[in-house]
Amino acid sequence: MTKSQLEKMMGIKRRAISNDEKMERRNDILDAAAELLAGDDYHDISIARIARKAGLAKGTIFLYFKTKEELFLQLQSREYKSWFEDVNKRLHTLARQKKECGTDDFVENIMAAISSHPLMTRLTPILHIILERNVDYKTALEFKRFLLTEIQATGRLIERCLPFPQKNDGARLLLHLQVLLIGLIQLSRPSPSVKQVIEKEEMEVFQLNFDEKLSEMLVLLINGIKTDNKK
Amino acid sequence: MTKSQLEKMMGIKRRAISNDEKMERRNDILDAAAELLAGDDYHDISIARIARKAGLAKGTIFLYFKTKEELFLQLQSREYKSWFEDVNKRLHTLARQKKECGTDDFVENIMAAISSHPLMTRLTPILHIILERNVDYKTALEFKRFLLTEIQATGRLIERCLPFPQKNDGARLLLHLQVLLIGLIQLSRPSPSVKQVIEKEEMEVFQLNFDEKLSEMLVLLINGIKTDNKK
Amino acid sequence: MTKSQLEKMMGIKRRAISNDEKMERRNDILDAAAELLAGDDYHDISIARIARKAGLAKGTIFLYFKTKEELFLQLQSREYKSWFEDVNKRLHTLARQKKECGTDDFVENIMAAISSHPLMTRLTPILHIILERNVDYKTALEFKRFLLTEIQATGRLIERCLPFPQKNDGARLLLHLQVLLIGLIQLSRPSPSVKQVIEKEEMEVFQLNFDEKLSEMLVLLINGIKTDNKK
Amino acid sequence: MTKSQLEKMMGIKRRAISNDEKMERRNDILDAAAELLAGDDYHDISIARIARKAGLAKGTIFLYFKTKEELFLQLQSREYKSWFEDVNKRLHTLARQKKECGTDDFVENIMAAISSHPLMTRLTPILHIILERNVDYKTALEFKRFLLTEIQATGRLIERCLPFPQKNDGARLLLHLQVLLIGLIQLSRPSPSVKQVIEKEEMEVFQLNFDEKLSEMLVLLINGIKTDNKK
DNA sequence: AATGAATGAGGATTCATTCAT
DNA sequence: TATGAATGAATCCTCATTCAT
Repeated sequence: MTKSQLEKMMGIKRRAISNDEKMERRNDILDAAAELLAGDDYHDISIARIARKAGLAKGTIFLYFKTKEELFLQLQSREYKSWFEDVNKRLHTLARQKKECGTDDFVENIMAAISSHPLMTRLTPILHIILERNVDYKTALEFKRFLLTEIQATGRLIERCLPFPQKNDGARLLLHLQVLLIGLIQLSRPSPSVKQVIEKEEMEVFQLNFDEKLSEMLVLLINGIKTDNKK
Repeated sequence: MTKSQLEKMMGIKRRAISNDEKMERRNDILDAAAELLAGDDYHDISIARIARKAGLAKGTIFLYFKTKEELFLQLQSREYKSWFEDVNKRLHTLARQKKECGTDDFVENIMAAISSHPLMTRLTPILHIILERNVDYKTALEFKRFLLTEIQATGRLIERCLPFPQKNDGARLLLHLQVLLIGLIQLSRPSPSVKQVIEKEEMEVFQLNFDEKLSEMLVLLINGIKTDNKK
Repeated sequence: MTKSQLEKMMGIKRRAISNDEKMERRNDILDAAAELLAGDDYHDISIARIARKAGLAKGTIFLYFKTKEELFLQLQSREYKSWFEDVNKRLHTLARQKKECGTDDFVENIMAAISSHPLMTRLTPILHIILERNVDYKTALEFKRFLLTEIQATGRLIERCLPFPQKNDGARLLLHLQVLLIGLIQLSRPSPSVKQVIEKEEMEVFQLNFDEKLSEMLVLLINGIKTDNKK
Repeated sequence: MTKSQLEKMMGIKRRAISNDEKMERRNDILDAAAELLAGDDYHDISIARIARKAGLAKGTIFLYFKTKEELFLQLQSREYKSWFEDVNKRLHTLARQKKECGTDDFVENIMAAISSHPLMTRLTPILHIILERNVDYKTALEFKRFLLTEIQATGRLIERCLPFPQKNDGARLLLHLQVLLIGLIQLSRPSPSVKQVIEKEEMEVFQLNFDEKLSEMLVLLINGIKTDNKK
């Protein structure tokens, strides 16, 4: 239960005057959306539900986010930020341990970071297809700039960790990771009726375990990049 | 222009009595949907438009497809069938030329098959997230069975062509391809506002060319699989 | 209570298949709107209320009228048609009685026609300012064409009745009438708070009786036109 | 640019303490509304825009005007005041020149006064239908009292100018003028789609030139009143 | 088999107004 | 007096789907 929900229950109602308070409220809204997203699909979450959960009026939501899509894009942004921090921390730790880390170590850590950010898994498959569609230039610019910075910073850390001889191979790997994420999440989260189908024995091929498959493909790609560059 | 469109124009109206006639009408509908999909996004195509284009009444569409999603799933199915045929033909040709084909040859042919099936590019990113969501068990079963057969058959052809020592590496590669397709199509088709953003110089990283990137990643994966297996 | 309301109550539900049935349903909807308009202002009447009163679903309304404004424009159109018929009948009667009718006779009949069409009084003041605003070219064209025909026909009848020497003075008078209607209806239907104010003795000037004032001004205009033309 | 806009730009912010300062601020707000009204329709002007243009906060507007409608009613009031002053000045001038002015002279001067008060043209058609609707008793009373005074004063001037034998014929003419204004402004400002329609040749009847038509009808009414009274 | 009339759930968004600060 | 954060009512219209004919 969030702070504002408690406040709501206790009949307290405060105005977010200072910038800090506003950021707090903004985060309350994102928290409410995140909670709902854990249980429901994007399409089943209305602004009304988010407002109710956040203890605010519907209109108030639109003071903080211009559109529903922008709201979820900002949620994605927040989640990305946390994920990149997590990854960076892990890469630093790895770097401290040995000069050059093994592919397996690296992949394992990436996987762990993903596992501790389940929201990413919910948002990534709709990021390009939905969220980025109803968002204005300014918001899109800000989002992409943020992503760019993170990708470059983390990319460099990766390059320090993995023996990628070419410049930008770190950022390149992160893009590849994004591709894999989008595709694999979709394939590994079948709809109920499809799920029932692929649970049949002969359909084993389609029973795709997200973690396993992502690890596998990541390893392949990393090895591929190494091989590729050694040519 | 389809047969039923012509009929419509000529004021002829026929009932599809025999099974052949029904399949023909079914295909007319899929043709209409395909034509519309070439120009518009899935969400901008209403059943009403499809019906109009096919020269039929709205209700008639639902005699052939239980839901809008099923309609497009069947379109995807038809497109897949054609694509697999294309790929198989190409792999046979490759196999006839040399005993073992090079990775580049293989990738080039896959890319060519994809290029000549633009509908796949439109449907694949929504397949799991939309189409498979509103479809009943029977339809899902049929679709997945069909896919299974194709994947296995083509998978075996791939194994004959590429030096994959392990069983099912062919099917495995096809699944990987699906993952790449979903992710890459989304990344390479930005919304207008995002497009404007990533056209800036510093955003070059996000300017992702679908063909290039798919080839690149496919090569990496294939090399990866080879390396992986040689262990 | 309309036919469809009765049907609704009796659990009967019929589809409007033939054109006649469709026109009937269309009229049912207009009837419902008319009934509501008798008691409430345009802005207080939602499509939902009209649908409820007509015993139909909200969506059904939009099968018959593209927008709320178009619906009320068509209601205005129907009311105009009836009004013009009424006026024409009266002018014919007048013409049969004497060769040339007096201004008073004429005005009296116009007033009577207006009195028996209270809906006109409700719709005319919002016709140009609201109804014609959210209506497409085709609808606007049809409406204006209809009006043109009526105005010309009735205009000619007026010219036969009143000693207007110049051509088109009949149609001219009808336009003047429209101007007076719009202005006078507004002035004679004050809002509650204004009403309270102008009921004070010294505010007598503002207590404007619609019928009296319209007659008065019409007479002035007719006399004016006569004088004007005799110059 | 108003004073408070300048202040805003210069980062100055002052409280309106004295009554004069308050009136000044009130006028700044009306100025802002007037500026916006020159370009946009009433419905497209939000309180937020007025506040922004006036360099004030939204809430501040409501310190000076209880409702949006009252704000525009007060604007109308201010505009009326200026218009009546203008008319009075003109009538005095006319009276000085000759003992009795001709109808044409009179009408010409009225028209000139209207032309130099374009805001009146924007506000008059919504005065009764919108502005007076959401205004309390006190405001309505004050507004009507003001109008009464002006109408009576100017009415008397008119009677001195035009040969109207009956008492109050001046005020009567002013009321008539109001009627004509409301009706004619609406008829002469068609919506875009209607405009397109009536630009067709056969629709000439509907192409109503405001100035011409108002002059014409005013002349008719004045002549009518003269004739009427001479009876 | 074909039609197309009828359904009705579904949902974001605006904006005048209030009121805590 | 001034602010601007918060409110929440208010509502049109779309469109997949059903079903009477």
